[in-house]
Amino acid sequence: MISESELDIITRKGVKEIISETEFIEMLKGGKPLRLKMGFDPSRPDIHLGHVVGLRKLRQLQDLGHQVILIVGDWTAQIGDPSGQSATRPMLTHEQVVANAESYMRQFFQVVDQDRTQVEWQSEWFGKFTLSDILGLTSKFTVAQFLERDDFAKRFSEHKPIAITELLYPLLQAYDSVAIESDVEFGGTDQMFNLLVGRELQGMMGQKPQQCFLMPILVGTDGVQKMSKSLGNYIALEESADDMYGKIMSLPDNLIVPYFEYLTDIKTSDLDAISAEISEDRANPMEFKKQLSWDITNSFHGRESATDAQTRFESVVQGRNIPIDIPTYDVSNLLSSQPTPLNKLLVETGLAASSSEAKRLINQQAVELIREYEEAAILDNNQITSWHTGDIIKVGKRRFVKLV
RNA sequence: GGAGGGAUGGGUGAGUGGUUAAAACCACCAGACUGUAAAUCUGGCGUCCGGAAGGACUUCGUAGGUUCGAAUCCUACUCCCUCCA
Repeated sequence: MISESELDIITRKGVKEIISETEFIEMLKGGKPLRLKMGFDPSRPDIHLGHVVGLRKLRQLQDLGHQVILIVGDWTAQIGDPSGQSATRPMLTHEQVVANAESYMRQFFQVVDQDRTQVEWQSEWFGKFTLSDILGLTSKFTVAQFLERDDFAKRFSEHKPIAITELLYPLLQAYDSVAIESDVEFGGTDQMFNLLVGRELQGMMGQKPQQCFLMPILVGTDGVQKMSKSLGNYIALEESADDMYGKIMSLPDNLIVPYFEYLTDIKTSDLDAISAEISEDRANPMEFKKQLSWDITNSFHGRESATDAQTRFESVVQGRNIPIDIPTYDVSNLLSSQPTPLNKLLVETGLAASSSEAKRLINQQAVELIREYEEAAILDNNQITSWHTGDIIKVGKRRFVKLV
């Protein structure tokens, strides 16, 4: 039997909307294991924190005995998600799809319990689809219904193109629900339309309509737009502990509370306390952010790595110390030949992408030489005709290379 | 079937013969300030040579052409979009 507090966490924390909430709660209380549907697009195998919000939900429900059905969207991937004007995607070969799916699942099961997950490929049912199946499916809905979707409505009114295959996308996704007889489907709020079509289609085909579980959209590191790979404002699951910790630290303050809510197991009372302290200006938000960074890093990399990451962050970033393990560059072949100009050296060591860029950095006084027993010196183009092994060149705040 | 619009640097998008390596904005990089927060300010943002001044080269869908000179004009081609029917 599910307790009230568990129920509260499941239906409130990191949840935007449940359709229908009362039915969903009834089903949970019913005690029968539910089939939880989650689909993914194998053309984008990388999981970032934005996806984790939903994965954590799946996990919470699994821990209560429910079953996850993970759908590999090998057909819908060829259409491309209509949200955003993503250009036509290159068709992936079967091998690529398989490789991507494997990579996806490796990350997926860091959060979701593999033992309570069943993996299904769309091609299992769509592979056998015939034209009459497709006609049967398409005849169940009207164009007007689909133009209700705000993304389509917007593009239609702006005379922007809508590909016919894009209209098919929600249908295929909906049919997945029928194929696996899902009880609940999960997605971000931007998926609402697709999930609702599934609910409707199931009803038409004599199944119990699925519940739609909508998660909030996580804002990315820029603090404005939704976290997504194409916008480059994401924190990937497979990032190193240091990067993960550092990226979370660089989030705008107003994301501290939502990140705690969506991505950690923090208690509601603690969350309220943090929220109050920040809004009343009673504490330095940085301290909470450190806790947040540690918590999240811990959940993917473990205690030790999280603590190490924190220590390094405090030393390197806050203390402006030089990191211990920095990349090295073997300079022996340079020393013997002509003196290498500084800009060339920056390119050689990978600190700059081109010598033009290197010169810009030098002109902007972003390049520093750190040598033992000497004061760090900012370099200009005339300097450093000679260097020693053991010298460290620093570009910007956090790029270092040691000459060996 | 008919009419029209478009393809410009990572993105949006100006530019319709020379003053355009190409406006503006966003993103990005660096500096200042800081809590690697936000906000703000400053500088930068094709490549190569040069300490610099400066110079050279490549770039505006593809291929040709006109011209002293083309992102801008002409021709062909490719791709995309909208409207009317």
